[in-house]
Amino acid sequence: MRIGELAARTGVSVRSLRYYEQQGLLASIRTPGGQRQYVERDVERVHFIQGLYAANLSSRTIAELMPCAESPSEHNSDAALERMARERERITEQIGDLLRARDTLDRMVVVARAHRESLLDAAPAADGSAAAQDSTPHSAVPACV
Amino acid sequence: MRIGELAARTGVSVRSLRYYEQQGLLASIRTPGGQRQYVERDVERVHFIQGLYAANLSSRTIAELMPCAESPSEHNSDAALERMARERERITEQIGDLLRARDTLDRMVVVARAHRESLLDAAPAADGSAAAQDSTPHSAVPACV
DNA sequence: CTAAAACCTGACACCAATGTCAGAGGCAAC
DNA sequence: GTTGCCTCTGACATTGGTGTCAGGTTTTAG
Repeated sequence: MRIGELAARTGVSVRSLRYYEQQGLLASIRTPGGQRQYVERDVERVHFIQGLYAANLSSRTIAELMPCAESPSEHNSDAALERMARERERITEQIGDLLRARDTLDRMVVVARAHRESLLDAAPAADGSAAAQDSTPHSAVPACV
Repeated sequence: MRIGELAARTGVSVRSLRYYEQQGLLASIRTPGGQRQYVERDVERVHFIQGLYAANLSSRTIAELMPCAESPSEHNSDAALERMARERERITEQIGDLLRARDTLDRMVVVARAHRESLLDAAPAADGSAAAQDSTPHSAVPACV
């Protein structure tokens, strides 16, 4: 298939596909006229690349891992194993960062809502929601920073 | 405290602190001579900013959230609440991406190790590790892509 | 008072992935 | 063969946070 179709089927821009090739992530054979020709398998390959990009692996790193993913051999697996371990650690760390940030956001939401409640408290609530037993102390909203 | 000390205490470069100010994330008062002056609380504030940066929130977004985190008011909390929800969703999605990528890496590691074992199998293992009962079929190592 | 260290502004560089444009050529349908 | 769509290369732009340098000012230590 030609590059346009691969782009359409993977949701990746034509520009990016050419870039992947330039970075050694994706190979293609050329027609006599010079146009790139892809095979079915390349669809998965692009998805694979995208999955790694989604975890902020650089194209450089992905390129280093690709040969190992494709056809493992003693030649590549050795260096690649160490890199995988390093990336795995980085990913785990980043998951921690994200969880912490999400918690922070959640705390901020609570504070903002509490503040809104304390405003609404001036006028009695009109709906039947569980506004009773609201233990939030008025004007003692904790800061998030 | 001056900017250098704040930088030292937060692990953030002086350059970045100035950038934060430019983006409206961090305020300072100036000495008559024009040098930035910070207070104790700014240390936490910088850490707060860093925590959000770690989750890939843009300075633009953080700036939008800061007033809400600092001194919640009906004026800001309304728009901010929606943005927080959006960012939270994005973060959750990215955690998913990272988990998937980590699984992919783990699978690759398994494959690479299996391959290595299949090589070592040619010569009998010299150590007493649990090399026995290795059910990995030789030369049938699955590809990761 | 003087020298060193810290700070100021402004500017330019960088990285990495992607967008975009221009000019040229390939490919398929009619 | 012609027309229209797709593709080619190469180049330049963008984004955002940060590094770095230059030339000048402030602060502090001796």
